[in-house]
Amino acid sequence: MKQFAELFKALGDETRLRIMALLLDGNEYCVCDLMEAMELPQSTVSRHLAYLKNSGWVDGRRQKKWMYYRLHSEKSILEKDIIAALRLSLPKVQQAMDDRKKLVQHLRRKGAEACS
Amino acid sequence: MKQFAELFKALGDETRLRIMALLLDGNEYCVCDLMEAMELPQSTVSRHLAYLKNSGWVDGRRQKKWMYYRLHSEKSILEKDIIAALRLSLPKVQQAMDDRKKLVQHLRRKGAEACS
DNA sequence: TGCTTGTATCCGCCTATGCGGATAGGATGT
DNA sequence: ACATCCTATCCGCATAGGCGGATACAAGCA
Repeated sequence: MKQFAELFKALGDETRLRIMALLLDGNEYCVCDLMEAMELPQSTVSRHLAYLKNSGWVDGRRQKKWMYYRLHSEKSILEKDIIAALRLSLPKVQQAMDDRKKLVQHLRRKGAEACS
Repeated sequence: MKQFAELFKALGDETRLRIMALLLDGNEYCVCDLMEAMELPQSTVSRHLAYLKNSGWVDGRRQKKWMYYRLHSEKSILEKDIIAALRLSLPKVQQAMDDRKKLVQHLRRKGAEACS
């Protein structure tokens, strides 16, 4: 029961919900991508990612200089159900749509720079 | 988005999850029933019920001396999905089963007294 | 009007947690 | 080794929120 409460507590913060909304597409993103999209300081994003990781929602993988985060794949039934629920509701939220748009724009810029 | 976070925050506490687990059967219970089942002081149960009510999970109705609480019926899609998820997972938790058992025993005692 | 019962709120105390700048750590390339 | 980039953690500060005994409020009954 305590563990279930921890799961919900992790989602009980606006910043973390915004991160989850971005990761719901199944892709992995590094801290710098997310901080650009959300327009938040690096320490804030990193701290919330650590919280999400500790509570089991998110998984991190290091590649070169970057830490890539994505949804944790081995989930309990409750976690799967909640993820499914979030997928249905979060993307409709204005804030989530704004973040998504800024994320895409940032990735585009990044891609263009790599080609120059 | 902030509102969604509030929903999850309300579930991010063990005591409130235990209350939700008891209310998931669709019945309504008064504070004294719940405090007997959960073996917690009255102020604690009442405070958490107020929290759940403010966040929209629960509804209260006064009848005579008692305040009866039950799941709030007019729910958003996200809320309905989460309730459905809780119904699938919470009843399997040991703590929830213990609380349920004590609740039933308490109600039985209460009923017996009324007949004497 | 008291008395009892059920509930809500107040109180002081303590822990958890949010913030964001500053700093430390780790990886990479020269 | 040094500089650079990305990330994690530390720091002080502020607020939220948990606890449970004590108290106030509300309803019903004698």
